[in-house]
Amino acid sequence: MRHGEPHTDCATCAIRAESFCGAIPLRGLDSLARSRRLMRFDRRQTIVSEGEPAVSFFSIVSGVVKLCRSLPDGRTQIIGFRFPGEFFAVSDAETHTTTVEALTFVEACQFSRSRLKRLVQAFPQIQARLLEMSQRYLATSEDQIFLLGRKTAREKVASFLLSYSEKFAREPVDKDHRMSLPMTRTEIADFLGLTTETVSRVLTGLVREKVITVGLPHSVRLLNVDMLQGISGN
Amino acid sequence: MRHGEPHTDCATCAIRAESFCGAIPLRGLDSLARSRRLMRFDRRQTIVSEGEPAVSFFSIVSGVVKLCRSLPDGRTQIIGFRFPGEFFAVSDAETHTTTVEALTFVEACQFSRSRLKRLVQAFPQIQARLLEMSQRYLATSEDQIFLLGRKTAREKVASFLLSYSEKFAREPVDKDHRMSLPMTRTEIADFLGLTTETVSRVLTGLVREKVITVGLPHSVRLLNVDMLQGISGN
DNA sequence: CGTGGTTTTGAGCCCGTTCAAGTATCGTGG
DNA sequence: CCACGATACTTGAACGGGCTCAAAACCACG
Repeated sequence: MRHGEPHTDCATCAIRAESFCGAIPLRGLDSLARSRRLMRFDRRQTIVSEGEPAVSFFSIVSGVVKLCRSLPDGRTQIIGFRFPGEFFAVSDAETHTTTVEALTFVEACQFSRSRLKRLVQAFPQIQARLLEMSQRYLATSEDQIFLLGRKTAREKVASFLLSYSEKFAREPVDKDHRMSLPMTRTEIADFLGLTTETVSRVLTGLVREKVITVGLPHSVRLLNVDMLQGISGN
Repeated sequence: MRHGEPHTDCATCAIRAESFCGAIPLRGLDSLARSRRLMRFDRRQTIVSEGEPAVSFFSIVSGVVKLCRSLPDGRTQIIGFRFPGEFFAVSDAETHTTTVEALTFVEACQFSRSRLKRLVQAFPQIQARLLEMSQRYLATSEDQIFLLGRKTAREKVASFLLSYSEKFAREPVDKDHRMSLPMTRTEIADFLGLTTETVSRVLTGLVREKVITVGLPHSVRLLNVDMLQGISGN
């Protein structure tokens, strides 16, 4: 999952265009590079914890993270995932409202609140970009709310596979809809409001119906996207 | 539900402070007033429809609206509510992703995309405010995702009553936690991912346990907030 | 005082959960 | 490279929370 060598230079950063910092003009790249701190996290590592004082903002360079919330009794819900170019922990609330954990090896640029604020003052175009990206996250959350409130287990799993494959449609060798999911069955379940067992049963059902195939660790291939679309209920 | 006479003047607008336009300095109020169009909607009236071209942005002056999404087979999910001072339909997507309907008589300022854009250019502070409000909506959506994915019917209803009562804690005569819900049982169900019958059963259960009382049309009084908090699972 | 919509209540069912056991996979150290 | 233990995944059987379907009660409005 490592995307080449770590980027130490904003000017050559592969995902700058998609990321919030793409709004910064070339002359600002030095200032950007000095504001950020490139952090690395291993799979499973917690990046921020729900309830702890919120002092930083993160923008993902490579890898995938999950945002989640849980109750003392152990019930956990994954609120969403964030992919390269996306950010998390913006809210200017006192404390973080979600726990963020790395699903893969993750490189992320960390900005302290104050440095981010200064950066925004220097390059106000950033704000429009942050707003636009927030709106996109909001739209994604709305989809998820519909899915959680009104879809069946089958529809949930189908929707999940489709939306995940769209995320990776631009990846090199994935035109045959082969993809490797960075999340476990439990994580898929916690994202879809189901149990591991149900996710597993639905997946084997889809395999039996020849809609997908499931390979070794977490590799899934969509054999019949149209059918999956039908099942997903969209 | 009408909050006095309709506001024709931004300078005396009661909710300007909370709303996005509170970020505009006094000298900009004329410009603001000229950009907006004050619209009125009756209960049940559709303000924007999912799928139709998105050309406007709305900021609520008085009343409550629901944002919802539905499937051709009739399944409906209410994504959220918007209250006075809040906005909806910002996303710069081509088409609206949700249908917005008035739950009460609603007064809202309508801005065309282009006029809003010009306003933002003239008063860039607006953007910070829009971003901050979007973050708040995002946090609310996250709560809702947790609720839909992991809470029981009882917990959902209790959470709903509590969060609604907080929205109205500042209202004049509501220190005894009496409130009148502007939504029907069906709307509560569509918000919580339940059926009307289940909502009704849970409510009568809570009445039996003397946690709440339910009055005539949609008036509810919270008798034991602590107990409700316990039931809500937070 | 009827008519239509909303809310409540009841009875039975089903989807997804729970609990339990079995199998595959992975990381680790010998 | 293999043996081992831990973790992840699958499969089965039984349960139950919330749904469906149906009917009654309540209310608002003419």
